[in-house]
Amino acid sequence: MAYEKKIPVDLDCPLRLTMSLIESKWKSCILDELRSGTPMRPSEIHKCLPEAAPRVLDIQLKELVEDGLVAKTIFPELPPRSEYHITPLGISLLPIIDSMLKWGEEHMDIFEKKYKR
Amino acid sequence: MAYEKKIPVDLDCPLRLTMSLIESKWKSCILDELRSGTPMRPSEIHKCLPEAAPRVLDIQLKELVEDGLVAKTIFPELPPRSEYHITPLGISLLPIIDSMLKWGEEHMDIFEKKYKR
DNA sequence: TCATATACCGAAAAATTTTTCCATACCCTT
DNA sequence: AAGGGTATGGAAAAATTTTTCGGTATATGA
Repeated sequence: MAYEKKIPVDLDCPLRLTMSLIESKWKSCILDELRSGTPMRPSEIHKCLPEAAPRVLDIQLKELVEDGLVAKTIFPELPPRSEYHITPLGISLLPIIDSMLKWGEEHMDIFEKKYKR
Repeated sequence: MAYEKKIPVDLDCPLRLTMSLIESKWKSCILDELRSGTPMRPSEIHKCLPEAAPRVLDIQLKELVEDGLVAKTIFPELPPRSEYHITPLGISLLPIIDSMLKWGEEHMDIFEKKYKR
C-alpha cells in the first residue's frame, strides 16, 4: 500500500494515512457493502457494485485484506469459493464511511445542480 | 470536478460524491489548515504543507473553490495578494476530516510497524 | 460438447493525478 | 540592477489508478 510506491505515503500524517486506506475508487463502497458483518463472495460484491470493473474490485479487495480492513476465507472447493468479511479494524472505519454517506445524501442536490449534464 | 472527466463521478452515489471532493492528495490537509476560519494566503498554505508540490496546492485550491468548499478573496494590490478561507459547506465537512484525523492518530502504530522502511 | 459460473491474475491501454520546470508580472530591499 | 518574494499558470514528464481484454482451471447443466 504505502511504502512500495515511488512516492510513499507519509504515514506520519494521520489524515494522509487514513485517506490512503480508503481513497481508491471503490474501497469505501466495498466496506459499506460488507458493513453488516455477513461474509460476501466476490461475485456478490461484483453484483452489488455493477459499475465497478471486476478487475479493480479484485485488486482493491486484495489491498483491503493486505491493510487488515477486510479478511478473506478461501474454501478448498471446486469450483472455487471464497468469502470476504470486514475485520474489527475495518469496522472501526465505518463511522467515517457513515458520515461521508450522510454528508453526501444531505448535499447531493448542490452538486447535481452544479455538475449534472 | 465531476462531469468534465471522461469517466464522470457517479453523483448519485453519496459515498463517491463525498470522496470525490476530498480524495485528492492534499485537499483534506488544506481543509484542515483552514479549519479555524482565519483566511490564509497561498504562500502560508505552502509553508504549512511543505511536502506538497506548490503547483498541486494551487490546482487543488482552485478545485476546492470550484466545489464551494473554500472561497477566495483577491486583493487588487501589487505585489499580488489573495486569501483563502473555508466556507460553511467546507465547515460541514470538518467532522469527517476530524474523524479521519483521529482514526489515523489512533491506528498509526499498526501501519508504521507494517509498512515503514 | 458447449456454454456458463466460479475465482483469480497478467498485461497493455487509457485515464487521471502529481511532479517538475519554466514563465509571467510587479514590488521591495540591497 | 540584481535578488527575493508575491500569485499564478502552461506544458511535459512521471507516477498512479482504472479499464479492458484475455487467460488459467474446474464443475455443473443443457
